[in-house]
Amino acid sequence: MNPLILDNIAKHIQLEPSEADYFLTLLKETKIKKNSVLLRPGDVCKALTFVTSGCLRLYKTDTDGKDHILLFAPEGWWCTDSYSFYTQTPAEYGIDALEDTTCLQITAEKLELLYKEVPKFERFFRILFQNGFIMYQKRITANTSLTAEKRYHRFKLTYPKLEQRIAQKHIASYLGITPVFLSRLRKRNG
Amino acid sequence: MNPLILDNIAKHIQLEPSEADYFLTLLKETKIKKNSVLLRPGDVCKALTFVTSGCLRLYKTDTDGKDHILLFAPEGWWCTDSYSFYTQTPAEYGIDALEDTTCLQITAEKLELLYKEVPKFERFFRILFQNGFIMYQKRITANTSLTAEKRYHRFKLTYPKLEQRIAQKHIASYLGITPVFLSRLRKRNG
DNA sequence: CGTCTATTTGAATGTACTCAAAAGCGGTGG
DNA sequence: CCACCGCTTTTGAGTACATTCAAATAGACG
Repeated sequence: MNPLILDNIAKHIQLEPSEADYFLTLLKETKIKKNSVLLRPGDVCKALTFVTSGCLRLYKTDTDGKDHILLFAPEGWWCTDSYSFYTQTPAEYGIDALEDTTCLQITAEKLELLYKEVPKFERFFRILFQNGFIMYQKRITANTSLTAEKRYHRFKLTYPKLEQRIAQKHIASYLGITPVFLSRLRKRNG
Repeated sequence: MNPLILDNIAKHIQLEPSEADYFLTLLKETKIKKNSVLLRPGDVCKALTFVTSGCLRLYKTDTDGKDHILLFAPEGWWCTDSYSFYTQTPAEYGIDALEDTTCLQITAEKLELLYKEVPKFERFFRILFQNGFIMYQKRITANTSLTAEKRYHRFKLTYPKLEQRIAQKHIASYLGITPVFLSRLRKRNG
């Protein structure tokens, strides 16, 4: 099995080999093709997902039918509709694949089991959400204090090389601008 | 002691009376006057803070010297510079009081002790950060998909009655608009 | 009561948007 | 293998939401 996920966990907590093995038994590998859907808005989000290769997007469709991307999840990233997953209520957000993607998934039930059997994982996910919280906090500041041009630069730092892998309209959706305007920005600079 | 904090914790985990008592011994009550500073940007954030009365703001100053408010923390809310607090490195954000405020504080050291003695608190703070993560996620969507007018409406729902307690320039800073434009918005409507 | 800061109002400006059309690119089938 | 179709990106022209600058008014606090 891909050790990427164990490396990811080892950044924050130390597992005994037996705990790591147990953890891996709770995961299910899923492969989805480019442009196919992992979570349809309105469905209950059944799993917490870790991407081992490819790239997912987490997005929300507004009342005008426009998408807003909250998160890209290339390899090494976690992705879920947290609210839907933890409350097992219909999702506000959607998740789908921007490339052929392989991921590891754990269901809400199995995650609760994991918390019970290996409480260290409460700590792991506490730190994971804490980091996500900090990341979003910085993004809110960026969105209100920086011009679209600087936010674009910041995107390239946050997701190195991702720019070449995905459509510009998705980058625009992440930045909170129109694809038309992103095109003009790119022309102005390099 | 104010039971507000125990009610807050009881929303997510159940404590034995002895655990609750132990928890309370780790807290220190702090009172700060309106307009005084709890965390100066550049200092290390020493404590995680729960507000029992009054109101704090968490903000960041950008390179143009403009403030951007990330969070209001009236009674019942938690507030800290998470990154600075958990890494004990200099803070990017500032925290100060918009009203005379009373709060309960726990240091990073004592919090680690608490995690060790009562591991349930890992769960509590995991859920707290998870909820904060979800809150910021929604705010990012709101900031890119709604007009300033609708974001203002949303602010009033998120923080009922707070509008009457604090200066408009702070609300504008939270919404990501200028005080001048907020004034015009208010004139147009009610 | 006087001073200092916050809010309001007016006028000109800018950043990013919409609408529209053309050009580019990618996948699919004949 | 190339031609076609649909979707993405580019480009142009006009527009809107929110800003800046400036001055007047209102409020808060010692």
